[in-house]
Amino acid sequence: MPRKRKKGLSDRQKKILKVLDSFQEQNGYPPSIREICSEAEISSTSVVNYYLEQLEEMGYIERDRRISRGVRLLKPLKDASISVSSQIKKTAEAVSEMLQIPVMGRITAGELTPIPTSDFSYYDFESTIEVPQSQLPGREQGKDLFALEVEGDSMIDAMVNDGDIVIMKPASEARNGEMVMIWISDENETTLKYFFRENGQVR
Amino acid sequence: MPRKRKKGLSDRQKKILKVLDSFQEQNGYPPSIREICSEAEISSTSVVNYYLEQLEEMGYIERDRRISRGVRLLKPLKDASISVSSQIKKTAEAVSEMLQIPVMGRITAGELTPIPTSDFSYYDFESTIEVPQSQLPGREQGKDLFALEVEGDSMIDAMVNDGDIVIMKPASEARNGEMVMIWISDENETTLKYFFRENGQVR
DNA sequence: CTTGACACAGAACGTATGTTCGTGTATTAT
DNA sequence: ATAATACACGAACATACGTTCTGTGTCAAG
Repeated sequence: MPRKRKKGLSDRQKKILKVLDSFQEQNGYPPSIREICSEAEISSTSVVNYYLEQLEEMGYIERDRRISRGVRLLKPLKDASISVSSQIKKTAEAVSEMLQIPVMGRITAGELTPIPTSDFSYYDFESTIEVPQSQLPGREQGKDLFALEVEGDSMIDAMVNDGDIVIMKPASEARNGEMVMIWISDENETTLKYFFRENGQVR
Repeated sequence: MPRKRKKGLSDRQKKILKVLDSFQEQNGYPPSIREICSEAEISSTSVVNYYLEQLEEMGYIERDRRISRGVRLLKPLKDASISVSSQIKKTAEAVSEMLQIPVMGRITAGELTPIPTSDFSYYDFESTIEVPQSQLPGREQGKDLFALEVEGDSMIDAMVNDGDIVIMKPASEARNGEMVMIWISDENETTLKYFFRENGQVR
């Protein structure tokens, strides 16, 4: 018989925590008590509930009673490094392929660019364009990126032409400019540079 | 061929996606259909189900039927991007501080750029310049990077001026160009773009 | 005007799920 | 031994939840 431990968690407590973590990771939503039963090889729901109360008491989890699957992990597990690295790996894989960027609208040469407001919806776009992650600068993971289609030529020093897609990232710092990536439609090449907006003028 | 477009989403579709996203972010588990109802200001569960089926059809979400809260976003938008980028950013900060880059020489406006040979020595430089890793594109870990000081103005579309430091990375792939990073000396800002060398000409 | 597709609402129904209670079995302290 | 305690099981129960069916109003095509 396994001896009692004064410190640390019992085997079943650890197992339940592990199940909570992996289940959430795999399915995107927390497990039900009965699913914890089968995953943790416990035959009774009351036992799981019994341990969930303990874990909640200890501050490992948080529960929304009476709500289906209302369990969430508060502290990272012992093998947190594993789950974290898997997450990074997972997202790295996802990002390294094609990146979908919403096309927010169009800009015409000389016209001032319609900058999306801070509360703009991530779903409020007309269409999307897919760009391989390898063509974007490493830091841009797709967050806040949006695209605009250019109408009319000779916009900025003749680098951008009609029909080109401009992928931009709104500047969040004091930096008075937006980093933009220009997708030259007919040559399938990209250019990256900063824009500076000054009184509607583009520099 | 990174060009593929989709149709836009209706207001309620967008709203439901937003609700799914924010609810998961806030509570740690997906919302029930009835919770989506109140969050999205829809009065009937069947309507929510109606749209969930559409969103599933379009590939925005994935559902585990007959399972409570069995909904998950497939294309992580706001959340995933932010958390991931913050994590990557965090680790990037931890790993890298200032990066020392050798200044190999000077280039004058209009002159053809002295490209270092493949066997050039890493110690054959005049001085070094320190650049925070955070300003470099993520992939460039400093390996093979070198810098050149610009003499004379109006080199490339007036983006590079006298005294600027150009940090470059020799291209290793079939890509006929070098990715360069321009360090604007007086404004302490950086620009990133591709150069294309054709018969000694810079484009 | 009809027809039908579409967006929407509300209620009914069956299942999934959390909770609770009664019971049983070790281990430990009294 | 007896009580106390921690752990474990399963059934019963109330409800949270997804599904489905009926009905309503709109709008454009026939």
